Amino acid sequence: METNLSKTYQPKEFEERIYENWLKSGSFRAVPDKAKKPFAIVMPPPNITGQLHMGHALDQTLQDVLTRWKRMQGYCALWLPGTDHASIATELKVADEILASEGKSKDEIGREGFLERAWEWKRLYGGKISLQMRKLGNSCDWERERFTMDEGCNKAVREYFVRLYEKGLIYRGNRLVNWCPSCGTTLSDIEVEHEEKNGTYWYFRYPGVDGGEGITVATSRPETMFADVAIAVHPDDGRYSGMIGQKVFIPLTGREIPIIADIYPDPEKGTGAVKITPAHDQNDFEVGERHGLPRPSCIDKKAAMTGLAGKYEGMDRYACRKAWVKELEEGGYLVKAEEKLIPIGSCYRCDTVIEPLLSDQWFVKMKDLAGPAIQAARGGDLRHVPDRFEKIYIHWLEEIRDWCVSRQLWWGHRVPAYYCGQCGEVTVSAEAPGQCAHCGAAELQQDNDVLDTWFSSALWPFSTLGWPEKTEELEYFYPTDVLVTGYDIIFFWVVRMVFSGMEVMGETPFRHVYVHGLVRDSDGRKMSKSLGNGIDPLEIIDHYGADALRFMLIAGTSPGNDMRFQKDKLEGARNFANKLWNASRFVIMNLLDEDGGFRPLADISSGGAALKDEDMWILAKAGEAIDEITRNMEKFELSLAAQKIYELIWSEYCDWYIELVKGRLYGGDEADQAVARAVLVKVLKDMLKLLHPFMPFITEEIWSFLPADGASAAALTAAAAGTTAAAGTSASAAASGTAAAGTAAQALLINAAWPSSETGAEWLAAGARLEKAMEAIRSIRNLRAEAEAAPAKKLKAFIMPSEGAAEAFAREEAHIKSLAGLASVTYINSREEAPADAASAVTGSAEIFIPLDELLDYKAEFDRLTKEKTKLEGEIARIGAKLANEGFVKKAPENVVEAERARLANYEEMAAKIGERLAMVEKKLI
RNA sequence: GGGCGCAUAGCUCAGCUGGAAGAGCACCUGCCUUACAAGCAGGGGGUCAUAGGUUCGAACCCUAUUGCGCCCACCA
Repeated sequence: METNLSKTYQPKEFEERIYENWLKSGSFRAVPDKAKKPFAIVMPPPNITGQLHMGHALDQTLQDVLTRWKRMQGYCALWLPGTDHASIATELKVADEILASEGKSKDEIGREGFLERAWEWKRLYGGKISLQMRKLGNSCDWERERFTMDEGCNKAVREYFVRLYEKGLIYRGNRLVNWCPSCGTTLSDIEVEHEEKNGTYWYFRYPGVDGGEGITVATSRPETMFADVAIAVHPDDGRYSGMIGQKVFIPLTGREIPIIADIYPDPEKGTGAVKITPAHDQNDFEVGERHGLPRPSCIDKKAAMTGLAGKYEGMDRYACRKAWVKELEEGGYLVKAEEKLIPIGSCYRCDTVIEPLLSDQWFVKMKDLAGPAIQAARGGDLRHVPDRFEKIYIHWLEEIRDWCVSRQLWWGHRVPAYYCGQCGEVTVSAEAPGQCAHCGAAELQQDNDVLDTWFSSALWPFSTLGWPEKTEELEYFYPTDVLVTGYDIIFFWVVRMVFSGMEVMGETPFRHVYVHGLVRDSDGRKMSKSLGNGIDPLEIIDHYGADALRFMLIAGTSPGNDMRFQKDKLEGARNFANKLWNASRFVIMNLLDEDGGFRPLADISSGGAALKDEDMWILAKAGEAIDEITRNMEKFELSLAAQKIYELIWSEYCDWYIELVKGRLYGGDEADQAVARAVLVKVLKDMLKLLHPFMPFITEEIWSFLPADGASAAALTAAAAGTTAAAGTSASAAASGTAAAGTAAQALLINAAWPSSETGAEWLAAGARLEKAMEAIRSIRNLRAEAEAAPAKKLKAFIMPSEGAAEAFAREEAHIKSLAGLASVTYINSREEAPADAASAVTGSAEIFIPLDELLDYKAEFDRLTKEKTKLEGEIARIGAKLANEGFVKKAPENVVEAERARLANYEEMAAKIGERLAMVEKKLI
């Protein structure tokens, strides 16, 4: 029979086509619609520096799941995509590329030329990334795709900068900054990576100017001695109290520096005396500020020594260190050297050791901005999932220092500050000013620096919606609902978006921050280029399909925790897709008649057709799943939701319902077949809806082969004909929009309504009956499998239902026969009616006997029963003890106590029955 | 120096509001049963890191301890 679905799941055959259809249908488009509630996510824009990696796949899958779910729930769901210019990272890449292809340095090619090349890079890689995102199935509104350096973002950046400047929240200052000598730019504090490395502390004696012994200090950076301006000791340190105010020589230089008192030195550490080098150390800078000390530099921007270092001028800092230490040692100034761990800060991009340097830079004053951002989290306007990240977020904001935002780079948003050639004053303006705001001169030179990448990313949730214009989009979608991102960029990005959003919009940019972990390799190592252990999501999609990758990334994980990428898990997800695929093939096969039209479906809406027990059972199971999954989604428990849909599809629908219903489909009367088909389709459709956010491609593909809801039988047949015809040309009718005119064409699943649960009054009772039969089926299967020579043949069974279970067993006879592989079932009322020699099993609602000649010997039977009994007795003892505990009976909730009592009674009854059987079997053995 | 996470079956991990320890893979036993061997049926396997505590009841809450990992921090 032609089903139009290929025999195995082949995602390559349809993923691309399905995506095209979504695009064509405009389903991703989100236009403000007053009739709907808004739901918005802005995508963390991937850097244009390279390819999509597994972290993006996880990040974006989470967002797509949420977006698709909300869209199905009827929200006007916007997922706004984009890419990030990644100032420093891209600049390094482009410079490398230019060097490799033309052998020219950045400086040789010049700012203009360089920017041209960078834009070229952006076009190439930005486009590539956008294409890669489509492979994942991202349902983002491509018409709103943005780039952090596009016209709109640039305008927002200039506007924001000016506003902060005018409020005094941005200032230019000569401060100590983190300088990367290799990248040739400043870095913000969080762009410096701290690490402890083995190193040396040298103790040097600074001789007294008065000819005295002087003072000994320890340092890990002797090369900075040339820029020392004082020696500091603690005012309460008795050892040095007499020396305060005296002068010492910087060894071998002839330069005199004073010994000063300051609270900074810790008498417990080193010698208690510290050399003060304001231009090369943050603490020293502060000491210097307190005492009005000068700030000479002995190291320049290339990390080479300055003229202050005398004969070492021009020498690299480390070469100088080596030579200088040797010279000091020879001069007798080295007191001792100590091997210790030394904290080292290095550039997060190139790993070069950072040099703290004194420099004129632009800073964002953080204290005033941090306040509202902290308040947003404390007050509950901003919620972290999982909430432990809130503490981290708040703590960081509380400790925040001013943010150095100017970078000595070309690729980025140029600082909107203009310097006057006449008076030297600065004019800060969103548009290039015609004249100096101070003296009116026309000779203005724009600041050469660009802004930290994150300065523009910080505006992303509103700059992409049109800010600073008051657009309809901004009005409708802001604040957005969820920001999904990895914990590694909370400080870089999330925090900055929040304080920026609070500042210009007066409201937090999103209600929730969903924080996920890293995707590691199968050994738990971070995926990285240098290790070469990265896994390319596109290759995975190529082999296993996007749905399998997506499911694998979501299922079996917990929010905020890292996960490992494992082939096994991926195959599991692929197998799940295959399972669904084949179950759907089965359903569709049974739907179609010889001509490829749909057979009629019964009306099973409440009170409609006569549902069988298994129908009501699966409908109730599906309803339960719908409720639970919806609740899980609302709480961002996507992994639990995925796990539940997996179970519903595989364990309940496939393993049980399909098997239970087969008899009716192949035999049975027309009307009942139509009922069975209707339930199969109804539940399958609900399952496809539930799974769609997670596995959008396969669900959409299968959906296109199913009849539309509420279509009449005649229309269905016609629609099916259309489907078949279209499918023959490799595009399903509904999806391609070419359904025959006048038919009930199936609308796309992406726009289908999220299912709601239904309940029938009868369903629970029907379910309970069926569960009894299922228990019996499992027991019989177990008897068969445990038998020595496990026969394949059909067995005869005698079933003695417990009190009140007779009706259920009578109704389920056919099911028991077929699913347990029985030749016959005989219902009996007493044990005497059972065959004398039989293997037996006891369930909660029946005793089951299989004639022994059919199955096994008494020894095996004895062992099996003994095992069962032991197990039961253990449980009985446990529950008995619990119920004997007065506290439990008195304090535990009634329903819990009741449940335990019922369970105990049940187990005791079963144990008694097994005991009797055991006694009989034992006699036979002797 | 602070802070956080993790520790559950051989492996990788779930475990929601405290109320009979779960999944996938691996393993063992049968099955090519007319949707599916990317499968079906059955089975074995856990002192929930350790020690206390709270509770009628703890994998879950509290306190210590151990091991692993991460983040933050201006300790010469």
